[in-house]
Amino acid sequence: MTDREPLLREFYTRDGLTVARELIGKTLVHRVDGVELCGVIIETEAYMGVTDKASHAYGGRRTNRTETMYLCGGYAYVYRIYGIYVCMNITASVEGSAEAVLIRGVLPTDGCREMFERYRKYGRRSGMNADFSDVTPADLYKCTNGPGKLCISMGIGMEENRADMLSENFYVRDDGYRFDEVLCSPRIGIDYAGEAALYPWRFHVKERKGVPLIIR
DNA sequence: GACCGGATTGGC
DNA sequence: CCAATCCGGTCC
Repeated sequence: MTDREPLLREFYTRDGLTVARELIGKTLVHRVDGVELCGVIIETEAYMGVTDKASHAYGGRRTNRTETMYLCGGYAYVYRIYGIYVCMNITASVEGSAEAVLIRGVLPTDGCREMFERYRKYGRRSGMNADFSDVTPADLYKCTNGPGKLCISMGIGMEENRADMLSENFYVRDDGYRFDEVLCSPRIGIDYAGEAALYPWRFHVKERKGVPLIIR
C-alpha cells in the first residue's frame, strides 16, 4: 500500500509497540510555508502508558504537559526537553491509555534543501558543509538523526502539540520505502527507569557509512 | 515558593 | 566529559 494518503486513525489506535514498529519506513510529512518537508522514519521508541516507568505518564500522572498523551492514537505529543529542544511523539492506542511513539530519526526525502537550511539556521553549530550543493547523504542525515534535530529541521515546535496527525499539513503516509530488517534494542536516555530501561522498545534500521540502508 | 532534573545535542 | 537553559513536577 503506497497510496500517499495519510495513515488512518485505525493505524494509530493499535498498541504502541505495533505502531512504533510499523512507523518504521513510513514518511513523516510537514507542510510549512507551502513547502512539503518529508522524511522516512528510521528510528522510533514506544512509551507504553501508565505502567511504563520511562513514560511521562507513569503512575497515571496527568498534568498540563502529559494530558496530550491520553488522547486516542494519531495525535502529536510535543514536549520541550532540557529547556532547549523539542521532541515529537505520535499517540497510540485508545483514549486514556497514554501510549505514545517517540520519533527519533528520519531520512530527508523531500524539501531537503529547506530542512538543511532550517537546521543550519536554527540548530546549534555542527561542522557540516556550508553549501547545500556539497551536501552528501550522510551530511543531510545529520540534520534529522535525533529527536530534537528532526524537529528543528522539519519545523516542528510546541505549536504542534495536540495536532491531529490526520490533517492536511501534518501527517504520516506510506511512500513505499522498505528495509531488509528492522532491529530493536533498549530505549535511549532513560537510565532512571530501572528494569524498563532494558525493554527492547526502540526500533531502528541498519546504517552503512552513516546512512540508513533503504531498499526499494 | 523553592528546588531538582530531564525521552538531547554539540563541543572539548 | 559537560554545559546549555527553562519549565514541568513535586513537595513544603
